[in-house]
Amino acid sequence: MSDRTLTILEYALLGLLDRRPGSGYDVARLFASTPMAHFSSSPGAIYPALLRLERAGLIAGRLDSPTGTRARRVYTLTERGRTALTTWLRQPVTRQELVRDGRAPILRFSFAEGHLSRGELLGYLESFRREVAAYLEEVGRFRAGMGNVTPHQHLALDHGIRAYEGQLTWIVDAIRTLEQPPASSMGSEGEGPCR
Amino acid sequence: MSDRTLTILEYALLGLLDRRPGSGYDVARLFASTPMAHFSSSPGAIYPALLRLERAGLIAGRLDSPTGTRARRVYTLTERGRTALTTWLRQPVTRQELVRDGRAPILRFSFAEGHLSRGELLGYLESFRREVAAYLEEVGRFRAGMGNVTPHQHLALDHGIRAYEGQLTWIVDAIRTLEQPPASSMGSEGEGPCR
DNA sequence: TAGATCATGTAATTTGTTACATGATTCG
DNA sequence: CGAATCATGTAACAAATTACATGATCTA
Repeated sequence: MSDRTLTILEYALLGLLDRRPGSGYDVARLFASTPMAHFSSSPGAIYPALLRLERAGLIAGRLDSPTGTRARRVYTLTERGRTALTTWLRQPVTRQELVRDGRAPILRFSFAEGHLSRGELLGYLESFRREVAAYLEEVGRFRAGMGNVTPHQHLALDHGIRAYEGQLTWIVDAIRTLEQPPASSMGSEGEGPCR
Repeated sequence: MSDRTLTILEYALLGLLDRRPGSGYDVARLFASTPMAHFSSSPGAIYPALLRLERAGLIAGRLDSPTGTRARRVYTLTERGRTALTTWLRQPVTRQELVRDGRAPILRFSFAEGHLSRGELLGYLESFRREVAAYLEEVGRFRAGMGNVTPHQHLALDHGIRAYEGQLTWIVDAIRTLEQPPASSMGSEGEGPCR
């Protein structure tokens, strides 16, 4: 029950545990040692979030004690958890999530493999591209309409513009990469002009 | 008293009110209508933060009621507030703030005008450049050391790399812009090869 | 005068942070 | 044996979100 929307951390946990079941400690190590470092690896954030997801019926923990080592609580997605994840993955990028804590769009992309078809993924990237382009246009208008403003302030604003332009070129590249036929699978993967 | 470090929102308020005194409503409008939109414009965030700053003695509110219009509480920085702001502005960029909520470095830059000398500002940008470059190198090593990983996962990682590369080119540009002598002020400003 | 906008706040709830606590197991 | 690492948690606190409440002033 209870269809409250999950936090970005909870979605991150869902996506990670979907790819590979693991313990809170596993996740903490991942957050501490990979480019997912913008998530806190502190136990005070992770364990309560795992408990919330378990109480919500989205993940299930089972005690795993390979003789000798200390017991770990390993979490796996439930059917409802997988549903919640794919439902989230299908949401197009919105202005709101682009501007307020822009991590969600790329987090969704990175978990999409295996859940979205190539068509869906391209549609998703298109929604991403559209939102970034629209926002850039708006900021461009803002910049043009700024009254008497110092070069310093222009420079500061340019930082944001550059950041979004960078996103845009990545998106366009990603679309191009995904649009080429996937070098027709089976057997010798890793070949082909895949970027 | 109480030297707890301020939140990023509180620093944003400090920087904004330093540039131009104003009310909570003014700030809310600014957050809602400019590229500072990653800050929440909700009254439940802004008014409590202003109260905290006032209780900490960093800003002072006075009732401003220009006959006719409704009274507004206009805040100005106190001496201690200015000190707190400039102290913060002088902090070099750290890995921690770059990775966890990367807004602080550029926020500091955008408030630095009038508080830091050109030399200090260049030093600050240099610390920014150094941190971004170091982090990029680390992510690059991570990317190179990833085992069997799908093209999709490479693509996702590239998003972050692009974002930091974008920051880096902005920083280098900004340094170059600031390094040229400031077209020697007085009188006809707005001229000169300033970018 | 009715509705929009100006303007300030509060209350309930949720979330995250920091710091602490605890105990098992491995390694030097 | 002692230190480091594995592993899971809790408690106190601070902060943000959403939603609500309130009233003044302006405009159609």
